[in-house]
Amino acid sequence: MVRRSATGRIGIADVALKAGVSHATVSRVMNGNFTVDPDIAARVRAAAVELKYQPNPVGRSLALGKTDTIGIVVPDLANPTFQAILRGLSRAAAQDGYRVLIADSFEVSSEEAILAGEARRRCDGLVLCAPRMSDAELEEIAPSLHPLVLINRTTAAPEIPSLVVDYGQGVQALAEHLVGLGHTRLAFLAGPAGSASNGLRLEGLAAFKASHPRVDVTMLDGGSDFDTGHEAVDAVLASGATGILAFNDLVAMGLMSGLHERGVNVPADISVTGFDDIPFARYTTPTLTTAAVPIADLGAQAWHQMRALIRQEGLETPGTRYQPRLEIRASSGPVSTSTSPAR
Amino acid sequence: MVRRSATGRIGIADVALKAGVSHATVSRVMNGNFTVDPDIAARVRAAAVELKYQPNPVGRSLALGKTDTIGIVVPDLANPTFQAILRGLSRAAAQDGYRVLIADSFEVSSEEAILAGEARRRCDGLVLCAPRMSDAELEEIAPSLHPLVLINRTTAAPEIPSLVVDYGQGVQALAEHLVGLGHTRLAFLAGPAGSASNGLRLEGLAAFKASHPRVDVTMLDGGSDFDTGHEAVDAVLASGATGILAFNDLVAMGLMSGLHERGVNVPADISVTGFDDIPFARYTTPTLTTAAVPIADLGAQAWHQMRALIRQEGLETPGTRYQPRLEIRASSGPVSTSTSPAR
DNA sequence: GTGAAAGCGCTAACAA
DNA sequence: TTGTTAGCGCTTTCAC
Repeated sequence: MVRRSATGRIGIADVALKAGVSHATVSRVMNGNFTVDPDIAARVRAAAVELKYQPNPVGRSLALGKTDTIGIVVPDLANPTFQAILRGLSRAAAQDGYRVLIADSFEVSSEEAILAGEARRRCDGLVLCAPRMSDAELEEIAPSLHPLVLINRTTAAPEIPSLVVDYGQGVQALAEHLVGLGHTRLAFLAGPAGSASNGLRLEGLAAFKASHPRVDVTMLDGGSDFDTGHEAVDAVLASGATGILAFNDLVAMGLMSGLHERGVNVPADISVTGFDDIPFARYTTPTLTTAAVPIADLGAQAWHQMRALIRQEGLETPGTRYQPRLEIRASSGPVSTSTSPAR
Repeated sequence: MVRRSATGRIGIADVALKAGVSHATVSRVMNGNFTVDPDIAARVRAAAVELKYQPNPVGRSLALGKTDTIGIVVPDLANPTFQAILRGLSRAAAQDGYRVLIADSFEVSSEEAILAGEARRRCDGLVLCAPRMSDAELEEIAPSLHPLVLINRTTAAPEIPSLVVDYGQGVQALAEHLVGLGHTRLAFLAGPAGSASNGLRLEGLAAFKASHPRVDVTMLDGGSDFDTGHEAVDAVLASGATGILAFNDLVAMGLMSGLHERGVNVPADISVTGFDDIPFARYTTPTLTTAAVPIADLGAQAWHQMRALIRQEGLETPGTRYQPRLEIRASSGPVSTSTSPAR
């Protein structure tokens, strides 16, 4: 029988025994240390293959002080935005031999800090998407989370890389687009209260209002998913707005679906815009006008920043601001001159 | 200065020193061992809090032989199906204090086995979604992956739980539905060649054909994403079929989008069905008729099976077969009697 | 009830 | 070039 170690799995000791060398030599061979005699190295390798030996990563991690794993905290794995970030991160990290541990906070903001700490301890670094966490709390836990990369958040600490999408600029561009089509009554279907990215959108909208005093912008409560949009139909119609800026593509899709059920034509009666440009946005009917965020890049960038931190290189650039690109499709059109849906 | 350990982080030794006790006692307190004198326990806890001590999970893992982490291998994190499984798994596992490590094989089937082994070694168990891996290879590596839960695959080994969706039954139900609407010329827009779930669909289709000799079923090559569907428009039109069974919802959406561009009306001219019932399926225009797979349940079930394996309980049930439920929406309708799109 | 010591599987400094 | 030894941070016997 070959199984020797307590765990029942093949360990370095088994290989050492079989090859007639010490653990240390096996370790050297497994790590490509060339100071080992070629013959012995070959013998060790043969033994390893025969026993199907694979080094235990936990033992390695303890000895090396690194896990080759990074963590990511997301508020909602059902959201295509975070799925895309996760995917981009995972792909880029995998290229450098790192794996990704996920922690879904399920939109429970009170859990985010604990979850982040937990995940961080098991990993070499953490990518944090915590839109609801208060600035104070973020500021407090950030140092203990280093290496840390922030998504859509910033802190006072300049050494923490932070990738933020310029939602304010994006929403302004969308509003300008609608105004260019003749709309003078807009409505913003807001995201979750307290969400950082919603805050950025509000700032953008404030700037927009300041420069367009004659345009009416109604604020409507909302959320971040399909249902939010679907349930907002009444409020949207009651607002009398002809151009609706939805918090994101999901909300826009829910809204369009609800409007369709009411017989309201998009964009003939009401124009709708989304945000993010999720893959589905180009397949809705009508196709969705939105602000495109290069979201897979964002995940990859998060890894590159993280890698720089882990390797203790100088930061490539401490903060990156992504400018959304206006993606004009079929859900927005000229304001209707004939039938106004509500007035 | 409190930092003592080599890694620079607060370790159990720091707390022991501060509380004036041994490492062992600190460990006992941290693990809720009640054989510790209450006064000493309190002193230890105070020291831990003051030093913000958090046990190092890697050290724990090595000592305990478990990581409280499970791995999941998915072929494509961009696919909503796997996203949903991941989410269900993550949520259920989190409830029991387990985390999830992801390994995306990016549809490179040759990587799946290595990736699976890698992931398994870092975790206490593995959930494997490897639709392309050959049966032989799966059979070969399965034992070394235990505890292992298979998704949409089975092995000869009865002790390996396997959650499989009955795609065959689902596709038959969809075909029956179309026939019930008067369609006699169907086409199946297949999934990736060699995909296990595609094989199940083909089996179902074969059974369907056997019982409906008068119905014509054209087989078309395909894939699993939007673009596949979009690019299949020509082939679909050329087939002369009036009822199209798309491999999944994504393909169906791509196809509907392509048909729309060609001025082909769904379902007036051609009926289209998908598979999976991803969240977006009810928001397409027209809404998509599909076979609903309780996919979040699948993730949760995968965890429950895994937990039973890890705890060495008897299996709840070694294999679970999910029966898709026909979800009739607006993309399928009576066969058109007037204008046939191609003939 | 508590501490000393061994051990989880590995790497690396140090000796030989 | 190789083996011995000492950790990495923790849990857990085993004495006291």
